[in-house]
Amino acid sequence: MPTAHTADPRSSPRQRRKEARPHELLEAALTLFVQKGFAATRAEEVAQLAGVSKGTLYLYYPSKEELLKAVIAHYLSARIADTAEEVRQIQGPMAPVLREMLVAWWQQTYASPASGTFKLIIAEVRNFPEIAEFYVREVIEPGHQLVGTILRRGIESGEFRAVDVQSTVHSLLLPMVMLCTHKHALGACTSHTIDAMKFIADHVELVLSGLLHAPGKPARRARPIKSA
Amino acid sequence: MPTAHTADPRSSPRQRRKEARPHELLEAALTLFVQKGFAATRAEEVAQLAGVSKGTLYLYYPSKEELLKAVIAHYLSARIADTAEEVRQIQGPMAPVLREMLVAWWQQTYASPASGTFKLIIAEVRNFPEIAEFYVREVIEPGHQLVGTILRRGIESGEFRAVDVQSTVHSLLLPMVMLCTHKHALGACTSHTIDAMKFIADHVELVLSGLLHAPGKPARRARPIKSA
DNA sequence: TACATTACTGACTCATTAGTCATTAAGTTG
DNA sequence: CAACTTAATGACTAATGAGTCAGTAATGTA
Repeated sequence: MPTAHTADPRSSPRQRRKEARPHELLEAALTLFVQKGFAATRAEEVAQLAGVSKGTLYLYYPSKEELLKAVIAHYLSARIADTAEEVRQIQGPMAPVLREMLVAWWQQTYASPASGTFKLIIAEVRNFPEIAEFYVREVIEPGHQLVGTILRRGIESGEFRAVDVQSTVHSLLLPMVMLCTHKHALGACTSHTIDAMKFIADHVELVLSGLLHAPGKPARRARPIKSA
Repeated sequence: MPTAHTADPRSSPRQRRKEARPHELLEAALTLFVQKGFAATRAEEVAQLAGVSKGTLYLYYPSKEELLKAVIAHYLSARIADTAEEVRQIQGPMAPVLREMLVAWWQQTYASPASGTFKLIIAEVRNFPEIAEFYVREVIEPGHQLVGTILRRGIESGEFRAVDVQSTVHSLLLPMVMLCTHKHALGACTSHTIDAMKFIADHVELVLSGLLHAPGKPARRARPIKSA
């Protein structure tokens, strides 16, 4: 949680920190937009949480709506594209790729403030259609492409059964997105908690059990590399 | 979609319809709250969509917040409890129960306006904590209980592998909830569509593949009833 | 038709909040 | 230590929207 100007060089009032302001404002805005929703968050609250006055906010962002767009753009710029290249390099079975890379990606996302963007987008896309385009282009399509490629390679090599790729991508990713959303919705205000790490591990294992050929009938094999 | 007072006996203005108003207002409120969010929806819009004036809205609901609570309570009152009893009656393997009853429940929910309540709750719980309690007690707990029981019976009879019940319940339900949410978020404003029916069928089948014992090693069998 | 009841209306009030801008002071330069 | 530049401020304006209530008309009754 951003505790505003408690420690560090933000202690005395009326400091001039042109470089740091934009990011601090984005962080505060993300926190509040995710928590209360865009319409219910007052511009002054955002400024206050960032440790500046309302006037300063409008010095850096021309309107509340532009601030929202900047928040989304900033927290989604963490790119998926590089991971795609990484995956292309990998030899051998795809099961460990799902177990390790996909789960690692999710853990990182879940732990970071960026996990809130899912709830934010769900709540606000219908009011700001530009966000929809951006999100589909920058997140959904690359993400599906990436996981889809992993699955297709596994199917081609005979490691996985010939399931529907599109559906299976959803089976893998939707629970991950849902957990990020839950963290900032019910999870943030009830004792009804989910052990997220355990669930995702179990979930990926369950999907893999459905994906891998039954032990008795190995079909045609992938390259003979030791599997975990 | 509630097209307000186009057809039916709502055509002429200033009709006195004490009985019908509350439900029409709830329907309009659900539509708009789900679409735009609670804070961004004006009370007068709700009234207009329901074909009445703002004053009439306040005649039936004392405040916008009470209207929200009434919407949630109304659209969640469709009970899960009866289904639980139904399931208890059933003999034989549990796989068809998941394939048929669970999928049927979801299809019904997804098609109905009640599908919007998930998005609404996600967006608003943190602002209205009472909603959280209500939702956990009325929906989450009974729902998990129900699906958990099905899984436990399957595991006990040897039909399913001894997976973690809690995690598996989530693996089954979270994608369903996510699709309902998607329908009212990105799904409502992009060409990026998901074939929901096909996905859910595929998903349940995939989870079942991971859940059932591999064909080669049947472990101990359930009652010998034909399986689909 | 006259009268009574009450569902319904919409102009009003008042609190709230997005966005502005004249003023203030932090930092910088010679 | 002036003199200057500009980051930061907060009181202000203008607009919006929740909630009210005095009045209107639909319906029922004699």
